[in-house]
Amino acid sequence: MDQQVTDGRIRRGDQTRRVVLSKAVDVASVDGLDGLSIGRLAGELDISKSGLIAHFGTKEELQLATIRAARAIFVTTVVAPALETPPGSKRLRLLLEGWLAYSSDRRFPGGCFFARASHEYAARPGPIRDALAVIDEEWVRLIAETVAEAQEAGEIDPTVDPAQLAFDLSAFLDAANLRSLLGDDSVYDRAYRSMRDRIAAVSLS
Amino acid sequence: MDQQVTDGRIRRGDQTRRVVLSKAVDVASVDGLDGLSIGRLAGELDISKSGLIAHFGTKEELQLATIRAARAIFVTTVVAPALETPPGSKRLRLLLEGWLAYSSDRRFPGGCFFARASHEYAARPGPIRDALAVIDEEWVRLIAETVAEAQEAGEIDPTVDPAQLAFDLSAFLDAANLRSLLGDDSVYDRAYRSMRDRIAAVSLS
DNA sequence: AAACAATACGAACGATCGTACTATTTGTTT
DNA sequence: AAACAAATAGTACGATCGTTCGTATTGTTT
Repeated sequence: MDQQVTDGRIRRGDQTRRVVLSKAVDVASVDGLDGLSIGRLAGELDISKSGLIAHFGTKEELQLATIRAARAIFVTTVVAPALETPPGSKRLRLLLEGWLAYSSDRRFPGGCFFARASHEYAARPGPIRDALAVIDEEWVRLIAETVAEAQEAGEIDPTVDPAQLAFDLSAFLDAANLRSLLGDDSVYDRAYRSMRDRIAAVSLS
Repeated sequence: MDQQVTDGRIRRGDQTRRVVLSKAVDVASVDGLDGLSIGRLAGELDISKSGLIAHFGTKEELQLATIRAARAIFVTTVVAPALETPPGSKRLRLLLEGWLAYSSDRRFPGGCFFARASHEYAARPGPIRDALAVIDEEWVRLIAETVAEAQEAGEIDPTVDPAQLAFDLSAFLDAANLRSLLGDDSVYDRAYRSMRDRIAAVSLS
């Protein structure tokens, strides 16, 4: 029963998986999910290629596991803190500012993991693209729902289309992430200003 | 003198370069500049690896030439048609709508070449990233300058920061490009609406 | 026709890729 | 202590990578 928890063999395996995936998300955020070579990963972690891939089966399974690991980090870093605040415009603000920090603080060394990976696989059908499309859709929908909650709280003009506003706001975030990586140091201020003005224009209170 | 123009040997080489780069931009827009393997390219074009790479020297030179070729296509497809209209808000509209068509018509099979390539190399220092950063900066600046011209023409509120507006507009474009590739069919309408509303809010006439 | 120049080809190089298979080590159960 | 199970390692495979070298082909010049 609870041997699942205490079995040292499985614990050892779980620990290895965590270490591998922790390195994998960092590598992939810079060099992409294709740049995730098994040999390189094994070399950097000083473990054997065969021992590493045995945890995942195939490279594609490793890539999918890396996406899931990145999603968990994103939820912990950006989503969960915002959800601690009750629904409304304050939660919306926390969500957006949390994302800007997640990008500018380089939680992943290559900036937003999903911006990197989504562009890499957007035009390549398959399970990896599908997984990334779902996560992107989840993210935009979370913003839209948070907008809708702020409308219900009477803080945002109820005639505004939440999906449209969510599109704009997420677009500002992604643009800041990319252009920051390309060397534009002022772009996070730009994005913050655009978000603030865009929200202020539809705010009631 | 004009043997440069008529020399059949050089013309043959130029033709080969054009064929190679025409295929290279398409391949790279889907599989990235890293996915541009010399062997694959040679195989698809039915020429020899050695004959192909002889035109460029190294793979990195091939990648840089591919970026230049994509830039030329972009200028022809998006920029040049807009520049046929005199400066002002109409030119701005043509520029933005031209970009949306460039993306939605899949001028490159993988959507916007530069969105794909920029995200691929944004976190990887070197000449490729530098070239892409310059092109991105040129594009955003072109939008900003066009905005400024519309201000001088009295069509847009002169108190608006052109760079800030250009940031917003380019962000809408990039978001539409990515999410369209990820399967969202409504996103070009979304982007068009956001651009129209954003511009309308600062328009004078 | 002969000499020359540019392009294209074919073969091979060392390196790395993902994967499969067989030990070996580590931890648990009886 | 013996039997078992899971994780890890070692080795090798065919394929592909970018690059180099020598040669053949194609076009121009004299």
